[in-house]
Amino acid sequence: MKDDRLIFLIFTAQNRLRTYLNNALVAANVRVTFVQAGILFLLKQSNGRTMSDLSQLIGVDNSTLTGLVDRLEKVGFVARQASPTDRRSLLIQVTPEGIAEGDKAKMIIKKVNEEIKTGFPPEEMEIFKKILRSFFDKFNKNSGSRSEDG
Amino acid sequence: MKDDRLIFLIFTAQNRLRTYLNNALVAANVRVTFVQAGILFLLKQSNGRTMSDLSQLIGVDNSTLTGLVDRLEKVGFVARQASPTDRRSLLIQVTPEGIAEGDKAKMIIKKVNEEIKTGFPPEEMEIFKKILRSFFDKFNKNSGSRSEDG
DNA sequence: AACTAAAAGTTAGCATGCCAAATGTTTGCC
DNA sequence: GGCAAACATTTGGCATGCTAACTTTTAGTT
Repeated sequence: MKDDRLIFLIFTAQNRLRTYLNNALVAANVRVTFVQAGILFLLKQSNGRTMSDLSQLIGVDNSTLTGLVDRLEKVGFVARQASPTDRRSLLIQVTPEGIAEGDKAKMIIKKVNEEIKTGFPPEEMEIFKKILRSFFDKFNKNSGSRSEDG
Repeated sequence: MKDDRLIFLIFTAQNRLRTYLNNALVAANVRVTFVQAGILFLLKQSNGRTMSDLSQLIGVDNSTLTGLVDRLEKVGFVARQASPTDRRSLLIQVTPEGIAEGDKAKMIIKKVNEEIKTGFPPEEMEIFKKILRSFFDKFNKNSGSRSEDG
């Protein structure tokens, strides 16, 4: 009994977390979402990454990244630049405004990260993370029983 | 270091799980998604629930449920029925086809649930669930720093 | 009874996400 | 050099999810 609840638990917990986090960002007058902030962090770390690099690093489909970068570009936080070495690729450049906004977001995100941990000893958080990490092996794109019956 | 990764981990793990699960459902010719299946389960358990009841039970906003029920209704798995006692309310009725599809979905979902647990002792899974459950207190709609600076 | 507040649903607008298909470019092979 | 395969990105279609605004109905107050 109640075994079906595991997936439900994960879904619902993530929903709560996402809503809470994005509301906290809005309340702090941060103009990017959590996912957008992740892109800004990566670009601050190393500017001029390609779309493909970014989508792999944040773990979303290429097509999802297109929309994310569209929105960041529209508000002037990043810019697409043609790659000089590969005409298929675009190099995404973060702007100073983008970096500043990312820094603002980071403060909120750090705080929420701490909130998640409060009340649990480090060993338990390690177990929590370990189980989450196992999802990457168990549920990677090529495992599942995808279209094996035509 | 690496502290920002907790939220990222949760987001990405949930993305993997969701994609894997919905692909598995498609591969098994199940015509509902995981979330839709949740509605069918609840209605099988107790038919004729209201929209508000359902949205609270699956933990989504009322407006999200509207779309979910729209899609289930379009394929004939549920039907909206006027409430005899409250003209604001709708009673959602699951059809025999809806129940059958929910049962098909349940098999797949159960399997994926088991996959999540494989490799971890029950004590660790309990910790995992405990931490996820803490999100409901920590990140409930009315906590957060939502619009406190208007 | 009249007014107000609260509740049930829906709609519109936005942001993720995925997949499949399309376009353009590069690479590998002969 | 030419052709097929692979790669990078975008587009379109669909499904969640939320907030805010709106309609209708009910409940609570005076």
